Amino acid sequence: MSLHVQKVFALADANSFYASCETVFNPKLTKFPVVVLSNGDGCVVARNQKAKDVGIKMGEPAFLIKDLIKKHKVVALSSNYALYADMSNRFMAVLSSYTPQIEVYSVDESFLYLNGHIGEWNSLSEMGTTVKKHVDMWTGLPICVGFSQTKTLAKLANHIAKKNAQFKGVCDLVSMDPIQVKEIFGKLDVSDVWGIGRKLSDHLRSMNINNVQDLKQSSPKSIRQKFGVVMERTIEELNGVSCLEISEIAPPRKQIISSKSFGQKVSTRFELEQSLTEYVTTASEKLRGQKSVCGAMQIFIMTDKHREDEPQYYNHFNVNLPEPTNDVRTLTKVALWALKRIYLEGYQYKKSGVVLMDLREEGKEQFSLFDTKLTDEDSPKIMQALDAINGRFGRGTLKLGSSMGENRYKMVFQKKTPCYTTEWLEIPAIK
DNA sequence: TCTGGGGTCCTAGGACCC
DNA sequence: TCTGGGGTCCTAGGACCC
Repeated sequence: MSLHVQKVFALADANSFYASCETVFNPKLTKFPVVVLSNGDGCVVARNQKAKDVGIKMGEPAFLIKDLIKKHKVVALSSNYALYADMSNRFMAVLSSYTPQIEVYSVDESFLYLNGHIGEWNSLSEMGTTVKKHVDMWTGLPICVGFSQTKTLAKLANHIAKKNAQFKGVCDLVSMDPIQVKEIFGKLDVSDVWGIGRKLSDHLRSMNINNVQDLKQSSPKSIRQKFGVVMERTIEELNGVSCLEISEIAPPRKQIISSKSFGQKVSTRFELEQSLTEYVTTASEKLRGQKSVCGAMQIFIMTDKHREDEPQYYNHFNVNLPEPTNDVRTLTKVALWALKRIYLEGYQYKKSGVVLMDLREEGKEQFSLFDTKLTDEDSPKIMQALDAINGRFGRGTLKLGSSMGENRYKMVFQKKTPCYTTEWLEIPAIK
């Protein structure tokens, strides 16, 4: 007998992913509470069940839990992202053998889309259990699997499987008795729903929407008015109406960030230059990796905002590049030039970073028609020409931009997609 | 000095996710 | 002394156009 399902999403998610990866390679860790610390050992980014049990919270600064670490013999490890990436790939490879329609949502979780008949399984639970065993055999990672008709519900099912031992890591909301579903949803906090974070759950609670069942039963229309379209979709999804599709192919990034806190505070421009050079290299590698070029770049520098006793300074500088590029030398040059504009002596800098923006596919660059100073008399003529061209070839074919404070205009023409022009901005005066 | 309506583009900020 | 590093989407509002 084979099971027929209309439209089912599964969410497979590794438990305490980073901590579990470490444990696979050092099984002795099983006996101890384990936490994995962020880059520079700043704060906790993963913890195993034992560490959760002794009260260590996600994202907590390492220095705040020193006592807990000592008291409970917690093993604190520096993160090893290369290892986690490798384990992630193996995990996803196993999942891919169950359906071609898989969306790798993050390093430790994937959505699977199951449509029509799903092979030799008698139930989704049976399938989930098989997947779990299979992943364990090939990677050693413990996982949980949730099934339901929408992505939001599958997420919730996974959450239920994780929190309730009696499910043994697999929760199928599709075949669950509706009365039981209602009972469980009534006990789950509204903030357990995917997309409902702290602020929104506070707001919902003030409206007496406290648990998942409350949210599920609230009116999508009135919720939309107060909270917008995103939460409206969440409610639809909670009621089994699928609004979010699987995206099998990861779309190229729309922005690429590379930034880091310094282990030790730095104050000289030279040190900031060194860090930014490194970040530009990292970010532009990613950029070339997805075959994109960037049209704009931002750099930022900041002092330690946690130190209220020290003078604070934050500034960033946006540069719209004259030509879109992914060339590391060009980008480095621009970054260092921009740094000169915002760097101030006499501050203890804690963090810096680079953001590549306005990303587009390589080979779809734009062509500048001219880049010159225009008089006020030219302007109406230009506008006329602009309208004529756009009227004939379609809106957005040609755009006009100007830079502030100067009579300098640039017209940009692009073959395929609309774009905007380059613009050089003066940053506000520094206090 | 006060005055309109509709549309687009762009930015900043706020919320969320892992 | 020591507090992560990535990302996404939506919305409101301003500038500017006709």
